[in-house]
Parts: sequence; structure tokens; C-alpha cells
Amino acid sequence: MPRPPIDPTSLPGRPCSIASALEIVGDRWSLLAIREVMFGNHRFGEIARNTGAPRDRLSARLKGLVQAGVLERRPSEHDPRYEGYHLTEAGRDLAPVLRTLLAWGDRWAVTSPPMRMLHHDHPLAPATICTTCGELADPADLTRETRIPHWTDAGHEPPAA
Amino acid sequence: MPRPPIDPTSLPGRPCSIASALEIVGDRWSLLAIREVMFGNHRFGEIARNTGAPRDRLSARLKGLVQAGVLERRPSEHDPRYEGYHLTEAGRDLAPVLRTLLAWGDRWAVTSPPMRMLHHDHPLAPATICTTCGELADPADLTRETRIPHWTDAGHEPPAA
DNA sequence: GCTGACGGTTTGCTTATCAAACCACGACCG
DNA sequence: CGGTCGTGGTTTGATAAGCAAACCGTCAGC
Repeated sequence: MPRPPIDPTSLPGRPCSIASALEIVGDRWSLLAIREVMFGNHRFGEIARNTGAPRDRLSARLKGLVQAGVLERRPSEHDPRYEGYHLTEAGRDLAPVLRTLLAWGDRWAVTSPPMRMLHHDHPLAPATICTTCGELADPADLTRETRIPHWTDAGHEPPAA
Repeated sequence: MPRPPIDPTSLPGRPCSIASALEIVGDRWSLLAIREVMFGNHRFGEIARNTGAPRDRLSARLKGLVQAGVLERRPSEHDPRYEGYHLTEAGRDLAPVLRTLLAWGDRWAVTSPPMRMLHHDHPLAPATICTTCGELADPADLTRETRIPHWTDAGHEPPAA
């Protein structure tokens, strides 16, 4: 990973991997660019057209994502004279994020789902399980444990005098 | 839902629920604000402190999220003189998005996870299954089906003349 | 060496973002 | 009743980012 990992305490607000993750992919175009690469579109022009992003913004974001180790440039097998954008392992690992966003958008953001995910040959109905116990991850069974001193769910609490 | 759902074809680029979802929660502060509300922080000041967002931005985003039907204002039970921000069902349904982002950030974005999700009393190891067949959703078994004419994985293809 | 496609970069303008100051309201204090 | 504190924002003025469109360099084909 070219980009060093972020120290979560260096960001403003609560130290949290969500904030750190958003530091990398949390802007207007990054996730859409990653979606396109995941769909098999590896070239600048394709990504620009299919996301609708301005070319200069896209150029900057792709640079950032390469820097962050989410994308890498690599000559395409079929056409070795072009260096396309490809997913690294970190990039491929964003698939669940895009899937949950897609599922949420399908349910809450759009008039009618413009795309469907198929698992084998039936529509995917995704749910999260906990692989250590195999059970469905019911929000009611989840708790958080903050590992940074003086931080709780409620916020930052400096040591009482 | 106060806000009408988005027609995905009205957005630039590929019609896709991911883009529509990002239209609602895809900016720098929304998801962090939602995280705070999910953590039980319902007041403007708490959210501002714990996210690090500038107050004017936060004010604008919270308005937008209320408009979008992700948050709602409701007097707190304990202290009925304050109208706090609370999650709607759409907001609660963003939990999986935050969980996947957290998991990705833990793995790829930070030096060391500042927070841990506990399922019952063991660390949560999330994975996606398909509830229709019960199997783990292996990316290799997933395909996409676009339901908008002239759009494929590769992009927009106007009807051949 | 001309033309066109590709992959960006530069330009000039518009818009968003930010930190800090400001304001309104209610509670509480005397 | 005036003063001041906590809360929840809004306003302000400077800075940075975003955008569409034009431009540039490279390579391929002719």
C-alpha cells in the first residue's frame, strides 16, 4: 500500500475507521469510479462517461485512489499499449460497501431499482452474518467497544480532574 | 419519506442506486453524523463535536438528511424540551453501510482499529450471505442485470443505427 | 505530415467549505 | 428585573474545491 495507513486520532472528531475510510473514498466521485472499475471499465474515458464526473476531478481522484492503494495502473492483457486502472485487493474489498449502498439505495433512494444483483441465477437478498458464530448479525446484539482512552459512545471525556 | 425518491436516469452517468444513495449520504459529513445519531448522540452540539464538522455544514447536512427522510426531529423522552435528531427506518437501515465501511477501514485505512464491534460478546466478523439460498455471497457468483435500455456493464450504447 | 482517438491538464469562472463571530431563545441567578 | 450561561443554530468573509470547456501531447492509421 503506497499510502501509509491513517492514524485515526489524527483526524478531527471521534477516532473511527469509518472516518478514516471516508477520508479515502468518501468524496463525490471515488466510489462511482471504483464501481466502474469493478464493472470492468478500466479506461479513463469509460470511467468519465459512466460516472459523469468532470475529467479533472476524476483525474485527481484516480490519482488519489492509486496513491491510497485502492487502484493500480497495469497494462491490460488484451491491449498492452493502454495502462488501465485496476482494483487492488483493497479495492476488491470495497465490494461489500458498494453492495450495501446499492441495497440501501434500491430500498430508500430510487423510484425503481435500475439494476439488480444476481446470485447464481436468483436475485441477491443480502444479509450480514457473524462468521465466528454463524448467526445473523441482529443490530440488537451488537455493541461497540472503543479502544481509545477517554472516548465513549457519547464522545470525548477528558479525565475527570 | 418527505423527499421524493430519485429517478436514477435523471442523474449524470450510469443509472444506479449507488449514485442515488450517494446523492443523499455521499458527502463528507452525512455518514459521520448518522454514525453519531446511531451511537445515541441526538443533539446538535454532540454531533458537531464528535464528527468535527463545521457547524454550518452540519446544520445544512442535517437539514438535508431530515428532508431525505433519513433523520427526523423528535423531542427526547428524557428531556422533552430539546428536539433531538433521531433515525428513521431508512436511517437505521444505513447500519449495514456503516458496518461495511468500518470493516473496510479497519482493514485498509488505519494503523490500528480504534473501535471494535462486538456481537454478543465476541468480535463481529461480518460476511454477506444471500438469504434466498442461505449461501455466502461469493463475488464470483454475482452478476449484474441492468434494467435500463441501452445500458450495459460497459456503459451506454445507443441503439445501433 | 494530416487526422482522429485517447488520456489527461489548464483555464476561467462559479460554488462550496471553513473557522470564527454573531444572534436568538430559554433557564437560572441574584 | 438585568446579567450570564448553555444550546442551537445563522451569518460573514476569506479560502479552497468544483465545474465545463478548451487545450495539449502522444500514438496509430492513412
